[in-house]
Amino acid sequence: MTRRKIPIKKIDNVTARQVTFSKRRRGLFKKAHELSILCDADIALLVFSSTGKLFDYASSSIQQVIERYDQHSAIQIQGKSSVNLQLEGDENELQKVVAQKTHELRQLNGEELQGCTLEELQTLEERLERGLSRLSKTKDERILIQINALKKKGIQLMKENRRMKQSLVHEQGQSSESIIICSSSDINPPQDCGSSDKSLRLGLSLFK
Amino acid sequence: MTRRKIPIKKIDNVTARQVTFSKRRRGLFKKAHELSILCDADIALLVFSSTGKLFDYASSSIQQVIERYDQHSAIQIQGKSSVNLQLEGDENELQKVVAQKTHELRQLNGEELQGCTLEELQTLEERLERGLSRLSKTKDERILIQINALKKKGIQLMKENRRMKQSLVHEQGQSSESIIICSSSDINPPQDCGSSDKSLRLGLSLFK
DNA sequence: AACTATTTATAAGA
DNA sequence: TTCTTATAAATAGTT
Repeated sequence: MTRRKIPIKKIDNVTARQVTFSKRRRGLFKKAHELSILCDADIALLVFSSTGKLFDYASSSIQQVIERYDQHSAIQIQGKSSVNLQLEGDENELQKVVAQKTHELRQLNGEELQGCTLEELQTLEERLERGLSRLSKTKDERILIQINALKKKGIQLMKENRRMKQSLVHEQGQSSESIIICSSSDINPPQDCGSSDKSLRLGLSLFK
Repeated sequence: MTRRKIPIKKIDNVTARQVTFSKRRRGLFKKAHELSILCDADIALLVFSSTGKLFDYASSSIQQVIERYDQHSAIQIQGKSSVNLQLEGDENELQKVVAQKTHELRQLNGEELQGCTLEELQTLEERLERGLSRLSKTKDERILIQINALKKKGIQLMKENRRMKQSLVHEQGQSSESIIICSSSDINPPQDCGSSDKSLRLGLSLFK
C-alpha cells in the first residue's frame, strides 16, 4: 500500500516479512483499539508470528472475551477451549473434545465434509495449503542439513583417501606388495554418515 | 479518517456508530487476513458489538488459536499441575488422547515437527497432499452444483421472462398501459437460489 | 528508525 | 444498506 502495491501472498524475503509483520501488526492493533473505543465493542486479538511469538490485544481482558466466545459457541455446536474443559474435569466434555478433534482430523483428510458450507471448505483448503507449505519447508531444511553433512563427510573421506594414496606410493618405492587403492569415486554414494539408508535416499531424491 | 478527522472516542450517534462499526469491522478483518497471509501468522480475532453480536475471524481455527493462547499463558503464569491432579483414571487417558490429537493437528499445520524423522515428514506431507486433493475435489463439486443450479434457475427465469414479454406484447394490442419489461440481463446476478448470499458470492468469486 | 510516494481506509453525504 | 468522493491513515520501498 504505498511505494508499490503488493500482492497478498506470503512474503518470501524473511527480513521484509519480519518488517512488514511488525508494521502491520501495530497497524492492526491500533485499528482494533480504535474500533473498540469508537463503537464500544469488546475485542480480543491474538497473533502468533510465524516464529511462534505471541502478541495479543484485548479491549477488556483476553480471558473475558474468550469466555464470552466459548459461551457463544457452546450454545451453537462446538466445544469450549480445552483448558476450560480440563478444569471442569468432566469426562463427558473430554469425550466431546476427542470427537471434535477426530472430526477435525478427518476433515483435514478430506473426509466428513458433508456439513460444510463453501466458505468452510475454502477455509479448510487454505489451512491445508498453509500447513503443507510450512511442513515442506521444514522438510527441505532438514534435507539441506543432511546434504551438507554428507558433503562435508565426503570431503573428509577424499582428503583421507588422498593422504593414504600418497603414503602408499611412498611405501611402494621400498616394498613391492600389491595393494588395492581406493579411488575417490568409491565414496559415492557415502554410507553410514549417521543417517539411515532410507532417509538418505529420500533426501537425495529431491535433487535428482 | 476522511471527509474529516474524527477523535477516537465513543461515537454518540447510535446510527453513525453502527455504520462505523460495520465499515471498520470489515476493514479490521481484512487487515487481519492480509497480515496472516503476508507474514504467515496465526491470528484469531473476536469482536463483540455493543449489542452483543459476535463477529470472528481466524486464519486457522478460533479454537486452535485460543488453545495455543491458553497454553502460552498457562506456561507463563502457572503450572498446570492442579489440572492434572484433578484428572483420574479414564479421564487421564482421555486427556492423553486429546493431547495426542492436538499434537497431530498442529503437525498437519506445519508445527511441532522437531521430533520427526525425514520419513515421518514425508509421510505427513503426503497425507496433507492427499487431504488437500480430496478436499479441493469436494469443494469443486460443490461449486459445480451451485453453478448448475444457478444456470438452471437462470434458464427458468429467462423462459418465464420471455413468456411474460409475449403476453404483454399481446395485451398491449388491447390496452395502452405502459409496463416495464425485465430484460434477461436482470437475472444477473441471480439471488435467492436456495443458497445464502454469502456462499453464493464466495462460490462465484472463484470464477472472476 | 525515518522518510515519502502511493495505496487503502473511511467519514460524510447522497 | 450501498455508492461516491474527498481526505486521513497506513504502509512498501528506500535511505
